[in-house]
Amino acid sequence: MAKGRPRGFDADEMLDRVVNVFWQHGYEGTSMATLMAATGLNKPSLYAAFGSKEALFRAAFERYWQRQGELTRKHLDEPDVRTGVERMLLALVDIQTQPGLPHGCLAVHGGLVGSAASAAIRDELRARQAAMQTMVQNRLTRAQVQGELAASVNVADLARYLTIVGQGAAVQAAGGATREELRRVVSVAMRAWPAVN
Amino acid sequence: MAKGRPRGFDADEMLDRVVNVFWQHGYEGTSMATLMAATGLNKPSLYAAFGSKEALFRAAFERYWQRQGELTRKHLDEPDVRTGVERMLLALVDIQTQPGLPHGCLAVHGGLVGSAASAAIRDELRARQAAMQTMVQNRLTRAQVQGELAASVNVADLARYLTIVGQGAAVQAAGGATREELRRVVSVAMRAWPAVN
DNA sequence: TTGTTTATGTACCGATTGGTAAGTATATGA
DNA sequence: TCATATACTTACCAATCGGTACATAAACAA
Repeated sequence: MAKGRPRGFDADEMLDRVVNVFWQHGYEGTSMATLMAATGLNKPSLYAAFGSKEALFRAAFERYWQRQGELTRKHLDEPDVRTGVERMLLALVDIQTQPGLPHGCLAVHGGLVGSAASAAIRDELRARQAAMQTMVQNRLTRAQVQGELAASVNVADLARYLTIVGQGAAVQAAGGATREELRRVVSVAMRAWPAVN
Repeated sequence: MAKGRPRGFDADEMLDRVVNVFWQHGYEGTSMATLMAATGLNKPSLYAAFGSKEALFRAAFERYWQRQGELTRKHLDEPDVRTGVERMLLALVDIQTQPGLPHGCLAVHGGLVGSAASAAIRDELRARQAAMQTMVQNRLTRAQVQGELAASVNVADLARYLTIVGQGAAVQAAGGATREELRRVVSVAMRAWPAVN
């Protein structure tokens, strides 16, 4: 057993609450006071458990990103590329419009602007989004090699387009668009899928 | 002539610099100290000329939004709807990737997240984006009445889709995507345009 | 020149920011 | 029981936040 007084809270459970606060207000829009209120913990407890506000954000984002990844990346394994991509976009929309949770995407929210002090956070979030886009592009390349996509298709452009649809949907979700509205938009967006031949 | 000591700066010129700072860092990511550095003015001068940080942002955004509107809205008057919409998206991409200016869209940057104190600003920015989307939708409806769009087309969905492409492009531009990359994405996105019949 | 009016520069305000020192409480191991 | 190690509570830190009081500078009208 561990020596010393045991902590009176579950770190992962608190991290979940922290995720939601950062998700809703962004990194710089969230103060330690807000995090204290959301977790019910005192500042020294948060610092002892996570290190700093930035480390706390990174831990929370890691948790968020892995969970979101589980719900989206799996669709890229779908045998039919087009079906897989469409399902991935629909899963993304569902994540961005979950009832009882903040709407939009934590990575998009935090990756756009902020003071110079938080530039490292923004770089990290942008890099994660870029990695996701690369994963999509790799899937498209594989499909092209296997003849499911015409050789004339620019997979980089198509991957960027699909990413843009997901990111734009996050903006709309944060602005109040509903799950149904965004799901219909996904079906509109899929009309841009290149012809088979 | 006006009584009293004349001010030693041009308010509109300073507002242009202020626009760029808010554009790059967002509303809450910008401090009065940053604005002082960017304008070369002291705090009392800024407050005397514009009232408050929030009023200064609103004045700057108004200037930004009108300028952007002039470059985009005109394309909706194009006789051919599809051509007009595509040109509008291309103009949007150009604005979001101007050399020497911040990349992305000020309205998108500020409309996503922030502390509770700046909720009014976010509501305003979201309302402006929604108004833009409504303008597009109205143009589509007009085209549908005139037979340029099939009656089966859901103009609300199509307008939301086009808005999402523009907003997603803003996210990508802020993340470092180039003008050429985004212009190619626009041409991909336009493939989702509904068939004529 | 002398008021009057407006702008500027300095120096400050209370509130909030992220972060911590120090004392106390609660567990284990001897 | 007692020492040790960890967690929690309170109170505080310097720095920065948006905003302003006050004195001085520079223009006009008289």
